[in-house]
Amino acid sequence: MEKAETREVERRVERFIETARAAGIKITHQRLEIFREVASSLEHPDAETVYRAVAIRMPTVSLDTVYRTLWMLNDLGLIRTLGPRRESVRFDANTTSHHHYVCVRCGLVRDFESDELNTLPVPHGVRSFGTVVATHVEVRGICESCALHQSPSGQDRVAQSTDRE
Amino acid sequence: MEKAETREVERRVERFIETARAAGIKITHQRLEIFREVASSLEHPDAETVYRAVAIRMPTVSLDTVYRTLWMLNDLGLIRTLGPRRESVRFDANTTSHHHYVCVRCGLVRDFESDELNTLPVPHGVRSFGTVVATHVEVRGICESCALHQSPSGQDRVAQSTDRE
DNA sequence: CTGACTGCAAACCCTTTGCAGACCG
DNA sequence: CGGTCTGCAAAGGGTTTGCAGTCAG
Repeated sequence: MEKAETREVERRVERFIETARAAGIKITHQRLEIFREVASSLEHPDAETVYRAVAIRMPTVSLDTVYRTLWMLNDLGLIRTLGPRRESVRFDANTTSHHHYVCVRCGLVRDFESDELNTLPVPHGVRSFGTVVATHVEVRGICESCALHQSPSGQDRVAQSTDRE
Repeated sequence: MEKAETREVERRVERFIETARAAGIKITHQRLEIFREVASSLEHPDAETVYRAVAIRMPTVSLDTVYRTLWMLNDLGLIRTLGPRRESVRFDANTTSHHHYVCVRCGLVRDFESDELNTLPVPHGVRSFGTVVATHVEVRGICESCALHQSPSGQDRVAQSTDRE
């Protein structure tokens, strides 16, 4: 379980406190611990993982508080999600190598091909993580349909998604 | 609801029949309809969507058959999943623009930065989908840890993931 | 003090599974 | 015909929500 730099973590906690205060949100013991946990992890943990870690120092926290806090932090823009918020598994009959255009508003996904993007120059540092088998590009934007029905700029909790192949 | 070219759909159905036959899997009415539905959609539908579409022509299919069939098709390599197989939502305190290295074996995700990758040349055709706000690269491979514990090459249903930001 | 927050438990949604009858080959 | 496959219904895992007591400010 590797950790982010202490200095960076402190910077983030500071930012959390300011942001929460500005938004009129109470800085509770639980929220502080939960945020610190996510902020100091490199693992992109899920709620359960955060819960287990926080529960060591705070045996009374509940999993649902962790969920509520994480989504609150997300809404404040202090953390992000990896993978679409709540979505079912989607299937694709195109089994050739391709990339995706994703609408961040409605979640529409369209395929496109690009030999250029199939062979991207991967930064040196990445090699330290492991072998490189393939690269996949996700282009994000607002699709035509959404641009027309110009949504009243609701915050898109839709946020982001992880997309192997 | 746009559709894939008829010719391409037929080609895929043909391939399904051959592959299934070769694998000793029965070609039932349900399976044919379910595969045809996924093969002719550009929407990357989820199980529920496939189910609703198929149910029109085949009112007795059940949702669980759709699930079973979709995973079977996935195991045969005839379709793929978009997004990690079944995973909980994961959170990330790094809110700056960055990319991901993903281990296709264990699901480990690591961040990395690259100005180069932040501004990729997006193919012309993509513009027809909508505006382009950002590009995100996901590099896939086998992480060091997995390479050591060299898994007995179990088929990774883990397959793929969609990875916004 | 007082409204925002928390813990609990029950509800929800998507997905999977056990079982007995139905059907492909 | 026999083993596979299907439909049903119920279970499962992750996540959310209603409620009453608790705590930050």
